[in-house]
Formats: sequence, structure tokens, C-alpha cells
Amino acid sequence: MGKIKSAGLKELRRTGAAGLSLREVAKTAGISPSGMYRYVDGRDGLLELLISDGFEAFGSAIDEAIKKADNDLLSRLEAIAFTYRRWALANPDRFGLILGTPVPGFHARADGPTVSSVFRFSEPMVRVVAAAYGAGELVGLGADVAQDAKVPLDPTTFLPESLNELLARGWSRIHGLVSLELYGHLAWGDFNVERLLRAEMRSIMDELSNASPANVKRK
Amino acid sequence: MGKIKSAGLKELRRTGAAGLSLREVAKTAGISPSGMYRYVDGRDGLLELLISDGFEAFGSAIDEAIKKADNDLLSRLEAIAFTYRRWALANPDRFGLILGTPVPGFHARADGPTVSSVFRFSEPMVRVVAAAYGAGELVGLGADVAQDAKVPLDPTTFLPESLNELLARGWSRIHGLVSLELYGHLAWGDFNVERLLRAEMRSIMDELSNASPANVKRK
DNA sequence: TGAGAGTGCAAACAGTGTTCGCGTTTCTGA
DNA sequence: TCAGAAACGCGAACACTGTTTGCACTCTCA
Repeated sequence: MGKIKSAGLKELRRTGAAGLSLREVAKTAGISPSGMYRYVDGRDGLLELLISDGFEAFGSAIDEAIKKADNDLLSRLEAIAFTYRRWALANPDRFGLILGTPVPGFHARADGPTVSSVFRFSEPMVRVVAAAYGAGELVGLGADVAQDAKVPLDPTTFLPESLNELLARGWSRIHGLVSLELYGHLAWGDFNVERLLRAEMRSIMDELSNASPANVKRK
Repeated sequence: MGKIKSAGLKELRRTGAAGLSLREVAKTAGISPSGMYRYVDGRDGLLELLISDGFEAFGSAIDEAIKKADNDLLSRLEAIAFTYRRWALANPDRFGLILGTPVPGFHARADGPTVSSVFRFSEPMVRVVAAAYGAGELVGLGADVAQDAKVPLDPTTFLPESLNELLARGWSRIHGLVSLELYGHLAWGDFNVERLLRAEMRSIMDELSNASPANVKRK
């Protein structure tokens, strides 16, 4: 079983996501093509295995980066963004598999591991923002609602809407830059993408500050 | 030839980008599989045809949206963002084909139509920002460099670097939000994505203003 | 009347995912 | 201990894919 996963990752690196061949994976795993069906439900099952594994690996990488970063929100946001980018550049096929164009003919089952794995991946990002929110760093965003909230796992339950939107916008900024760079659509500008990411995270922080009542009063 | 393109688009809608079958396209076009090779260089050539067509269609849609929008930069940026989103949602396969995960085994030739088509698509966005820049709306960004610049086609030639970076960041914000929504990664929040896009464009505008010397002096 | 270019396609080849039936091995429980 | 069940593994076959090859069948124009 672990043999299949590692063989799948190897093949993934070689041929890319949608070009992944079950027969080739079987060959490098030392199993016959039909034998694969004992462990994995066809090609879709193989993809599902690699997808949930990818979410797990991506989430762990971001987890560790957060731990190593300084304790303030900006440092953590930058750590997330840089790790997001580095992981995507180092694992382009896995990145495309879990966050890119859906593989044709493949549809994740609603009860499958794919869906729940998304939370494993997005949870660290939510946690960082929610921690800052709980610590009172983000005043002016409905702080009365959840001042004493525990670290939330499900953003829809605990975070006020405006914070949720900032989270989505922050993630999408990272994702947009990294996707465009990864697929070569930023080649026209010779950009320092880390610099762009830093600017984007800085900008999100500024918006948080400007929205706070303290700053509004100062105006 | 047009028969092949329309049949390709039809199949693309049915099976998605990487699942596209040359044999099926041939069948719906009323040609034999081998006959396809008279008009198109195999499957890669078929994809190249559809990709350049997609860039053209996407670019035209944005062009028209800009024409219909009000003359100020914010209205135009919103028009671009909303059209970007609407077109992607209406043509998910074409969107994935031109801006998503590269199709496995397919590599665009450096001299092929794919590369040049990128400019046909990105040109409207560049033009809008450059026009505002030329009109003096964006002061404080090295306005001395290209105050009298003509409407540029190649951003690397005419735009100062800081403006170039803002363009990349603006595009990536749109692209990030639309990509995440399109592939179901924003399903955890019940977001009004148009609202998010409006906020992102507004935020880019604010950054432009804050960077201008006029506002700096006012502080 | 040709010659040549363009058009079209059936046949074949290697590759793919998947199913089926058949053995072999391993584990389990009485 | 030892039969039965469960798991493991695979070869053959089927329907699909992209691609190449060779052979026709039009036209055009000199």
C-alpha cells in the first residue's frame, strides 16, 4: 500500500497529474495492473489517494512554517505565503492535483477523503488569523462576537463574516500569484514574486488596521 | 476547419480539457480520425487551436466589457474583474485550458500561436491601467518616465516597474478568487465573490492613491 | 491528356483503464 | 490442528485512445 503511494508520487513527478497511468504505477510498484484493484479503486481511487496525501503534505509544510515564524500576524502571514509558493514550485504536479484544474472524469465523492482533507490543509491558515483575532490584534471587526472564542477549526462557525472574507481574500491573493507564476503567466515581467507576496500580505494587514474603530476615530 | 474547431469546443464542454479525445472530435465533425491530421497536427495541434481560440474569445469578452464600462479606472477594473469571473464560470473548460494546469504531454512551441495569444488576452488589462497612467490619474508612480507614452502593447517596454507590479498583483487577485471559486475551494464560506472582487479592486486603487505624493503630503 | 496537389479513409500498432476468472497465500476460529 | 474464509495476485480479454501508413479519389491546370 505504501509501495503504491510512493510509486504513484514518482510517476506523478514524471508525467503530471492527468497523464498519470495506472499501468505505469503498477509497473514501478512491482504489481500487475489488475492487481492494483485490490488496493485502490481504479484510477480514480489512485488519484484520491494522492490528493488526500497531497493535502496532508501541503498542510504539514505550512504548519511547520508557522511554528518557526515569529509570533506576530504579519510574520505568520508571510511565512504562509512563502511556504505556499515554495511548496507549489517544488511539487508542481501535486499542487495542480489538489488545487488546479480538476482531473477529467474524476469527481471526488462527497464522503471521500478528498473533501475532509481540505480542512486539514486550510485549518492552519484559519488558525493563524483566528488566533490574532482572539488575542485582540484585530480590533474593529466585531470583536464583541467572539472575544473569548477558542481556536476554531471550522471558519464558518466561529469567525465573523468580515474576517472570513479577509481570510478568503488573503488566501486568494497568495493562490493567484503562485498559480500565475507556476504556470508561466508572469513571465512577461521578471517579477520578484516573494516581494509581491510580501506586498500583498502587508496590504491585507493595512486593511485590517484601517477598518478598526481606533484608526477610524484618529481620522 | 471551422467544423473542427466548433466540434472541438463542443467536445471540450462535454469532457473537459485533458479528457478531450481526438477520435470523438473527429466523429462529431464528421471526419475520420486519420483525416483529422490533414487539418490539425494531432492532438497537440487540436489543443493549440482551441487554446489560441480561447485566448481570443477571453480577450474579446474583456475588451467589450471595458468599452461598456464608465471611463474611470475603478469602473474599468471592476468590469474586467466581473467579466473575468463570468467568462470563467461560463466556460470552465476553456478557462482551465488556457490558464489552468498545463495539459500533460502538451508543450506549446515557442513560435506557436499559444504564446503570442497571451498578449492578445492580457493587452486589454494593460491598456486600461496604462491609459489611466497616461492620463495622469496615477500620480506618484514615476510619472516623469512615461507621461507622454502611447498606449502600450508590451507592458515590459513602457510601464515603470512599480506599475507593472501593481498590474501583476491586480491580475493575480482576480485570478486567485476566480480560480478558487471555480474549483470549489471557496465552498466553505458562502461568499459573494463579486463583493470580494469589488473589495480587491477598491483596495488596489487605494494603494495607488496612498502611494501618490499628493496624499503623502496631505498626511 | 495527363501530372500533381489536395482530400479522405480503412487498417494496423502500441498504449490506456477496467473486468473477469482463476489460482495461491494467509489468517481465523472452532 | 485444520478446514473454511478472506485476502492477494495475475493473465487474458475488451473497449477505448493517439498516431502512422498506404491506398484510393477527386480536382486543377498546363
